[in-house]
Amino acid sequence: MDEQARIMQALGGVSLAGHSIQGGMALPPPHGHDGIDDGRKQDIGDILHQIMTITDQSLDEAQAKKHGLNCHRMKPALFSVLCEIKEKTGLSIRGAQEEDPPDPQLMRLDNMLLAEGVSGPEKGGGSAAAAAAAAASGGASDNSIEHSDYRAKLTQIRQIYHTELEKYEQACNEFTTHVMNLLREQSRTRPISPKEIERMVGIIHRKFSSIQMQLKQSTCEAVMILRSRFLDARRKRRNFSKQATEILNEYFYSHLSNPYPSEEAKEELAKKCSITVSQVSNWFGNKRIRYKKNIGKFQEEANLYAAKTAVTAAHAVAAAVQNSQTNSPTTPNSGFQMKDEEFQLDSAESKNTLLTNMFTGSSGSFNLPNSGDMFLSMQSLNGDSYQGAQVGANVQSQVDTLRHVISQTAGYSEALGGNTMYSPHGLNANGGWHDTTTPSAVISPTEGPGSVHSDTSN
DNA sequence: TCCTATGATTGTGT
DNA sequence: ACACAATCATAGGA
Repeated sequence: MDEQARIMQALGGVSLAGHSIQGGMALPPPHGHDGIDDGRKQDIGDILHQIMTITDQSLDEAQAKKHGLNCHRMKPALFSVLCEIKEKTGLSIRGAQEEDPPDPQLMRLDNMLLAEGVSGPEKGGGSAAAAAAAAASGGASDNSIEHSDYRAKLTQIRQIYHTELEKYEQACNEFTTHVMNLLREQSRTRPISPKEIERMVGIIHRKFSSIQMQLKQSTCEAVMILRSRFLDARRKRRNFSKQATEILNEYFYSHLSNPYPSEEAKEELAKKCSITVSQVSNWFGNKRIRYKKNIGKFQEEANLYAAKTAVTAAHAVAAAVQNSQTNSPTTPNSGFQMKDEEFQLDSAESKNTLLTNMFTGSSGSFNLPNSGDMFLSMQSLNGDSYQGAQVGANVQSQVDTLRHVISQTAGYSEALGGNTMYSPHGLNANGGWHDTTTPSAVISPTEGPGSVHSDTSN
């Protein structure tokens, strides 16, 4: 059954059953009653037919027909009946459609956009979210370049979002007005109640809000992608600069007996390497693990850095000794100012030679007063008891390095009394480093250089 | 393209 | 809170 027939039937079955009609006019019963005015029936049928086919007409024809319908003598009665039917069906539709509860998905999107600083107040939200995200990704709060980049992109998204939102709202309003006008205009020819217009407006708004939801959804996606691109550090992993790695390695191998930098040391390293404290912590965490896992692999590296630092240390010690001899009140750490580059060591052999020369007091790059003083210095520096201000606090670490190199120097070890080959400093039987608070043992002068402290004594 | 190195994250234990 | 261990994900070299 097509639409037209249904309406015809509805009209016949529902509304024309002796109903009192607007304007005191009574419509006749639908079927076959005695005294039926066939003319009226014909009229109604005719009007309905015209209404139903009006959309098929050309604009001019329709316009002419509309005018004809408006002037039709049956129009008020028919209009009233149609209103009644519409009212009834409208009620049932309204009953089924109830005002929808707040969409949880929409609420989620709204909350997220608010949290990300896309919606809500212009300033603060975005940077707060960026800071939070940065904190979550390792506390890199000083990564200002990337953050500003992130904020710029977020602002861009925000602008696009607001522009689109505005556009949608404008379009929605325009469309609503248009539809309302249309309906009001049409309400002259067909039964459209204000309630129905209201309902239509509701439908339009719902449609537009679903479009808005899509906009919100894609904005959220864009923000998520942005976040993952800019703030997920895994994605943007960059190797540290060679210099930074060198600094870290130097510290690590010179503190091999206790490679746990204090907070201050971490800050210092972070500053030197232009990285964050968390990155320093990560680096040391990784280094400790990987070193322990495969000491063999790191042997060469350890030797290299140990030797490098040893040279620096030797200079430092020499300077310290010199200072002590001359009672000079000059800067205690002056010895550490020397750059490694001054002392390029190309082979293990040269390292060994150099170190042997150092500790035997023979001539070389370092003009040590005598070996006895050297060891005395080391002994002094080694223990916690040494509080003197003549050398810097990190001399201890330099001495560590010296010991390390010494212990690896097979020839020297033999000369010193059969010290074993280098083994990982500080690593105990359990594979862990020694208690970080335990100071190194003070070398007894009677033990001689052969007993140079090694953290391998577990 | 594969493999290794490496910075970061995650889960767990202390 | 920190360290460790496992793992992920990417960079970079062969």
